[in-house]
Amino acid sequence: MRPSRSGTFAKPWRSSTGSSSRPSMARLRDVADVAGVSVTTASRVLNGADASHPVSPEVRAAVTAAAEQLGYRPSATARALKQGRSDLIGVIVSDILDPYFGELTRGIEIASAAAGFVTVSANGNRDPEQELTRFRALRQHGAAGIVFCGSDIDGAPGTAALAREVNRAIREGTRVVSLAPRGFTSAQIVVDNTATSAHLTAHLIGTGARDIVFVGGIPGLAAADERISGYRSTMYERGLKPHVVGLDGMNQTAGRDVVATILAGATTPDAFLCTNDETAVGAIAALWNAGVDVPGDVAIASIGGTAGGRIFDLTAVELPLGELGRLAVEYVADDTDRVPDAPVATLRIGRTTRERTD
Amino acid sequence: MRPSRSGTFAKPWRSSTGSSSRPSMARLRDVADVAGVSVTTASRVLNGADASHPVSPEVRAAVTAAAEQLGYRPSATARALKQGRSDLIGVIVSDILDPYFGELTRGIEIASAAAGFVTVSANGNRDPEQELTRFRALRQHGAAGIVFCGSDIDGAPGTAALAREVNRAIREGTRVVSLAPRGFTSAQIVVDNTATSAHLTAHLIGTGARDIVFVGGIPGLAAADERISGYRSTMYERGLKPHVVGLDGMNQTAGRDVVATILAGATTPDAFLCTNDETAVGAIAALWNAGVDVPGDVAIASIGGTAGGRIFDLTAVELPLGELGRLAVEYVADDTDRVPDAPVATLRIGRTTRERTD
DNA sequence: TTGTAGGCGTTATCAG
DNA sequence: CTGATAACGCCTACAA
Repeated sequence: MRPSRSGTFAKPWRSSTGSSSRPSMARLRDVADVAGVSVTTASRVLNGADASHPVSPEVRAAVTAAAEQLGYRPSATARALKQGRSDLIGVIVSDILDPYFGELTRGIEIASAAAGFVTVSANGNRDPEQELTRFRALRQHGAAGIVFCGSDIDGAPGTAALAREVNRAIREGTRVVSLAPRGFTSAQIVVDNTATSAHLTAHLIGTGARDIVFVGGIPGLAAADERISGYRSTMYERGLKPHVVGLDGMNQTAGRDVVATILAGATTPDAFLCTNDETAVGAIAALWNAGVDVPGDVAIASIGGTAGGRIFDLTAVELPLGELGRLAVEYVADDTDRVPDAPVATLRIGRTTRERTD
Repeated sequence: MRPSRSGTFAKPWRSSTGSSSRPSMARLRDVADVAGVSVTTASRVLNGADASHPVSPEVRAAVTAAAEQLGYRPSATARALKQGRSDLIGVIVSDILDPYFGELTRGIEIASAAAGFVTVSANGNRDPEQELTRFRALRQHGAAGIVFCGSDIDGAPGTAALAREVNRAIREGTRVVSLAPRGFTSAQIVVDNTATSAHLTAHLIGTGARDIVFVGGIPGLAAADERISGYRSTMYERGLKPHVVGLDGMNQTAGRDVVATILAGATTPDAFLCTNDETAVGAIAALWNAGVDVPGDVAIASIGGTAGGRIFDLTAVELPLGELGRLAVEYVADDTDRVPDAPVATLRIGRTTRERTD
């Protein structure tokens, strides 16, 4: 430990003389000066282990004390610039109001924290142009990985441009993974929506339902289209006529409005099969407002797995959301290109459907 | 425009020879080289207007073309390091599953985008230590501003440490604002929870309710405590006995569980006054599951303003969430220390309460 | 109208 | 065991 430099020379260009100026963030250099060591040494102490460059206990203590005293926080910006990537994992969600994405994000967060990353999420708002803006920002900030949580809308203005940008980013080394079907070349960890939906449709038929209406979706949204497809083919297989309604959204409002409209009509179906928990809750709201008995008059089921569905004791195929998030981080953190297999969904029987009668 | 440098010298230290190496992100220097100009000129063109340093149309076109061709994306990291702050506005939410925070975040996002910022949110999970981690990360990444969306829990382990860190950050120049009561020295833009709750309580009494149960909260959570306080004092003023239950959460599960317990008891109250929309939806789920008529048997109201409440046509004090978010950005973007006034809440009468009988 | 050079805070490479 | 020094990619006085 060499003798401390004089205070005057410690921060030559910082106005330590200007009495009323507010203190700015302490830099590594400030810590080094206070501790009376070089920035190199300070860096080594504060970075933790560096086997090839041991530091004496006294110096270590001095640096630690100085850092503590100054409230030193390393600049993630400088570190990211130097190392070519930051400690951020970015999540692009399709709808910040839908807890489905919240559950995925929580899974990502937990795994991220364990791996030393910080998760930040940005709202794509189901708009390719906003997704592109957010994706760019995350990438430009050197995110170690970027996770897309929902699918894209085929043919929507901006979808192609987003795909080009993402593909380019991937070529240039950014780790990108999607937890829903997407039209770009990223890794994808996706539960089989078609099979899942077919399974749930079969279950409803098994409970005696025949007139099953599929609720919700957005034309071109891959995940939604796949669910409709699974429903349709199962209905046809059983000789039943599929009926899809409410293709104007994946949220509670979409579900409520279309179910309310149907309830105002002449006949009520046996069951509503909702594309996700949000539309299902919307459907429940419509039924509740109309005083319709569930599952006496009509059954409801959905494809989801959020807490909101369980609150209403909804019969639902529950997707393993937390696990999907964990796998996304596993892919990002792993430097190989092995893509983890998607976990499987499970059927949870609630009180919104009848017992099986067979 | 000077003659192009030879390709060999353009990227001396980059292995343009290694045929199989993947292309990395283009830098400003690469653009300049391709366009045959200096980085300064390239910077000027790509940064947009700089009146004192005009650029000739040909050079401008060459640079633009080069940037386009290379897919150039400026490094936000380098820019942030140079300029001392980034274009990020960080939002710390208390519960990523609660759309209340989603609505606030959307307000922030919209205003941010208009002001040229990018909004990223991080989940504090109602845990001061996680909030601290997220806050530090955002700050270290040079966030232009950090917005807290929910209150802190007085006395919880970590709350004091968070406050110290936030206060220090503020002293050191970080713009911090809270949209809920907090125990640190940041700007706060907060709707009057006490008055709001008192107003709603009075409304319920006006509809004829006498046995009004307040549902939900977390002891020490300022916003929740204030709502309880407004309820309590109004009840006392009218000679009624307050009854607060479910102080173990602000989410749907908390609301559902406590209401289910009450419904299992001997008597049913006249009304449930829920601390937020989430507990109200939980209460509705419990009532729905139990087949209780609303508002025939019991009324429900809440303090919120999310879409979820409107779906169920809930009587609620609606907080101006989007507007609060907008004001937060206004504060962050403004370099003065003027704190915008909080907007007022409005009462929305839905079908979950009876008509006024007076 | 365009270019040169220095530095933002950190880490890595090389000397001592 | 410890230090000086050179980048990382960008912006911006200051030249020319």
